[in-house]
Amino acid sequence: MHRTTSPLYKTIYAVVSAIPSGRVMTYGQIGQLVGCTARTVGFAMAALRGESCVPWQRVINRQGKVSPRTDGEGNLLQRDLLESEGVQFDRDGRVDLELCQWHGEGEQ
DNA sequence: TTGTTGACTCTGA
DNA sequence: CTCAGAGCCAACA
Repeated sequence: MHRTTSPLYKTIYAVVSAIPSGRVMTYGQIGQLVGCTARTVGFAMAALRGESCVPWQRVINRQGKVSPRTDGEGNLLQRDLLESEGVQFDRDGRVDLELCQWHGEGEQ
């Protein structure tokens, strides 16, 4: 945590940390919650670099697929972590948003 | 202060 | 349904 101390970043991390196990959220959804665009959310996730306790693996794109990180193997690790949490992946590595997307604390 | 870059999303074909 | 191009916001140099 060094460049992730911005108030907006902190808000994004708080929302991501609120995602329960076995559920996922999209960049656009989080962006709407914090008041910014999906690009900013993705930027905040990139700033984590695995140095934080934020469950970044539960954040995926609108297509229900993991984004191809600059690291390369990060998306594979993300899929493995989500499968461990009970998230079902499609043959193409896609997640059923209708089944796993989290709508809020009152949804489960 | 301006320009570039990035884990995205939308619209059109 | 999939593929491709343009737009948007925030951080960094």
